[in-house]
Amino acid sequence: MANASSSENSARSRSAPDSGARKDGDKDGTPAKAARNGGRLDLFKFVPFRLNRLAAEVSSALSAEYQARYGLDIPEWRVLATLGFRVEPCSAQYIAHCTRTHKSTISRAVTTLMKRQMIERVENEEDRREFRLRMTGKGKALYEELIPRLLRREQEILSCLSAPERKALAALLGKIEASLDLVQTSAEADAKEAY
Amino acid sequence: MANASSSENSARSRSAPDSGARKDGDKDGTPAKAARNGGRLDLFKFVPFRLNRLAAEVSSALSAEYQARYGLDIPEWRVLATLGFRVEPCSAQYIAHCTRTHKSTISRAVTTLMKRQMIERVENEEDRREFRLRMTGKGKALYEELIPRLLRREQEILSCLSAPERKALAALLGKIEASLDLVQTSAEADAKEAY
DNA sequence: CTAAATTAGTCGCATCTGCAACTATCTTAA
DNA sequence: TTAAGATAGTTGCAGATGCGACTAATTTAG
Repeated sequence: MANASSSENSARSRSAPDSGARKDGDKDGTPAKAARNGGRLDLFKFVPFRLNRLAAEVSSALSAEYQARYGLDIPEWRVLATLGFRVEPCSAQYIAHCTRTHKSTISRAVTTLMKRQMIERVENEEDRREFRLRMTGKGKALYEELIPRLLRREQEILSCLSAPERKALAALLGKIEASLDLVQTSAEADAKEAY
Repeated sequence: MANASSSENSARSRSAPDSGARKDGDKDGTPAKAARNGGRLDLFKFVPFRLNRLAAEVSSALSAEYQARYGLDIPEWRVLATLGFRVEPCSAQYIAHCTRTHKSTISRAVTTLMKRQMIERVENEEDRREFRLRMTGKGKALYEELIPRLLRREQEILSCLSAPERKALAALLGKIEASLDLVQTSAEADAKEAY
């Protein structure tokens, strides 16, 4: 996976009349503009594509930890992450909402995690439609073991950036998230659920 | 800038047994560190999660253009984008490689696009295993119509950033891509194939 | 109080996509 | 030359996931 077969590749004489384009002086100019190139579009400079590819790559780098090692998939990991960060047990709906994952996906993750006895659910007396979810001891143990590994991976991935750069990245992501209404801060999330 | 999601956080009036967590003074600090919170992890500050969510959101914003409007899915769009940017026809393998998409996915996209007569393929005399792909007139027309829409969308999404910020974002993404060996610039791509 | 609208959660269905096997072709080495 | 190993592309299969319908419970309107 993603080993990037750097090797080989056609040593075949190719024409390549050299797309006269590109190289219009921007080595790195502001996106959108850089991506355009005389009516064409350079995927490698197109931010949506770059985000997709980067996210996929980073995910796959992390999955080695939670998937191969602990048999968790992304939705399951999100459930644990949410339960682990919050102190109070919370509903599946809440997890779906704040991780922006479809409720059916969360539902299935919850089912799996319950079967594996990583989490348990208790009826909510006040509203018998929903259940409060919380990690079991076993789940917590896994969580505690997993977190440092994931953070280490994140560190590795970001190790190519200086501290100020990492900070800048966080700020930029934050801005875009905000403008897309993705800001689902812990505080807001609580406000939504806290009584 | 710096406003980032300066808001919220820890304004939680929740029980929060608070595990005596050391508040390491980060209000926005460098990721990885910010994401940790005394043994816990705040998903909303965890870069891999943020990238995933952001990429998904951006993709879905763009899909309104190529999917709803032109009936293209992401792999199909990637094929067109690659063919449209390059001048010379290229192989499916090449597209798969430089967009980092699985070859079976590209194969299916190619099949679909051929059925819709957006692209066509010609045998390669030098190597009869592969085919050269290129857009048809119809495909080019669609491409020409689609590109400006997508670039406009990208602009909209990035409109929350100033020009220098956009530039900074591009640079940061570039650094991470480079460290993950994701740098597949057009130049390199050409180099790989040309001869 | 009753009925309509809303919400939590589950599940069947369809789609998407990675994997791996398979064919055909090309390359390398004996 | 021939055989083993790579490579391009296709396809069956299975897992993952979004959608929408469904049940059960709650809230709101009349």
